[in-house]
Amino acid sequence: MTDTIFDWTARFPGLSRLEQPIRDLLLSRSQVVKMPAGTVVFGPGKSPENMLFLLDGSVRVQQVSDTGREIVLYRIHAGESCVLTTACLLAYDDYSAEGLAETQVRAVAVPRTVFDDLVAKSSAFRNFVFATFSKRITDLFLVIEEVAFQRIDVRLAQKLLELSDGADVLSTTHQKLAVELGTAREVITRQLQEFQRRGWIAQSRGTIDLLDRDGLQRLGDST
Amino acid sequence: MTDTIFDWTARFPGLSRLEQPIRDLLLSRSQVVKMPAGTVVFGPGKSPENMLFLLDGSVRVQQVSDTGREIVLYRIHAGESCVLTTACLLAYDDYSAEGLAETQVRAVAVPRTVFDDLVAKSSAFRNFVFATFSKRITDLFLVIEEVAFQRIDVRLAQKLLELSDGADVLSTTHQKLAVELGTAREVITRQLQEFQRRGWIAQSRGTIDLLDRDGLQRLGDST
DNA sequence: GAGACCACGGTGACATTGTCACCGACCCAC
DNA sequence: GTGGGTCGGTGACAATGTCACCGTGGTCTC
Repeated sequence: MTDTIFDWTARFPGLSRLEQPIRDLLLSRSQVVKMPAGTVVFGPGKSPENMLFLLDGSVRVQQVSDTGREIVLYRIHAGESCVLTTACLLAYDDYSAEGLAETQVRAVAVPRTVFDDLVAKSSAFRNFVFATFSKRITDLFLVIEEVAFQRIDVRLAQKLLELSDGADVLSTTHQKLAVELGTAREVITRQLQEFQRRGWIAQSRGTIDLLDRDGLQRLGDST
Repeated sequence: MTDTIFDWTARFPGLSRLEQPIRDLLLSRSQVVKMPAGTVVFGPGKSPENMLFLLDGSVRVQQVSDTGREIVLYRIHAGESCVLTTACLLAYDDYSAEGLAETQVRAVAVPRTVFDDLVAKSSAFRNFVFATFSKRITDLFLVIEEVAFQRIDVRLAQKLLELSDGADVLSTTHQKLAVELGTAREVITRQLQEFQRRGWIAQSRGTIDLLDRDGLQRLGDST
């Protein structure tokens, strides 16, 4: 009697249509890995050997400029995969972005040879891969549009709501918010003061209380 | 006796390693198309039916924001392919970017079904596709870094040199340069005046003469 | 506990960039 | 010519980024 392997593919909507033999191949040739928070998943000089499918936790991908400034490009959450970034690194390695585990991360690691094999054999897997790429690219287009054209107060309001994920308290620092938006800490400090003056938030060292989500939402919605 | 089909794959470095049967498939199932300058190759509501490999000319891909502002994301030149953008559109279509033929364009059109077939059958073709994706992504990362962190005068100097492509005269308008950098025309006007004051360029309606490429280069190189 | 850090946030002065309103010069079609 | 559009120039102002500096609160070591 064979062991029953945990079928994690159910957690990835795009993989639900995988043909059974392909699914078996993917399950048998991959393994679950765990990483503590803060792990550098990939970065300059650290090519990933595997493609990751996140089961729990999140990975933050950020760009670090040579002047030391940083900006968050996107995040990979549970149920999503690192296909894009990993594939990039496979093909092209003078890369200035890095991926950081924000929390403890549990993920399925698929070796690149298996990945290549799956792409060759399964039309469903190809669709998944291209859809994933596509999503990331359009996200990057949005980031560019925001950085280039959107006011900083609007972006900050959106980011506070996004990072809070429904909670009323947000544990973060002005500096971290600055990196999220690719701006300077002083700018965040000033904007948060304005939000506080309007009664939308309250601040204390390292935490922000969201008192009026609607107020933030209205600002964030303004084009 | 069969017709000899023009083997355009020689013009694409990444395709040189294609297996012969794959190459034949690609050649026989694709066709050369021509488009006049100004053609909208793809854009909101206009999904491309085919993947393009550019033989001559160039395609400019730009983002148009809902406020009417624009920024050039990247260009596809002769010898490169639209793989990324096209694949994106296949999978995901609420897309705000558009592709514009900047010159007359001659290209090879590969239907998506053929594309999928090639990806399945050829490891060399897969490498080509992922390398192309990879290049675009890292280019986009660079664009984000520049927009977020680089001074406008430095970016403009770089862009002038890039667009001139070695020539000493550049035919463009302040408005077009503004779109290249995602900024406002007035900003370009002021910066060009400063360049002129320094003796680096001379201006007349619709053209810029590059008098001192070294001066521009030095500014463009400053981090 | 005292002292030495160091992360965090606050602040004012200033530089850079973006926005707005308006203007004249040039170009082209009629 | 003349009207309308594109192109570039300009001043005033708003928004954002940069720099220098400061105080507070926490943590670590001794």
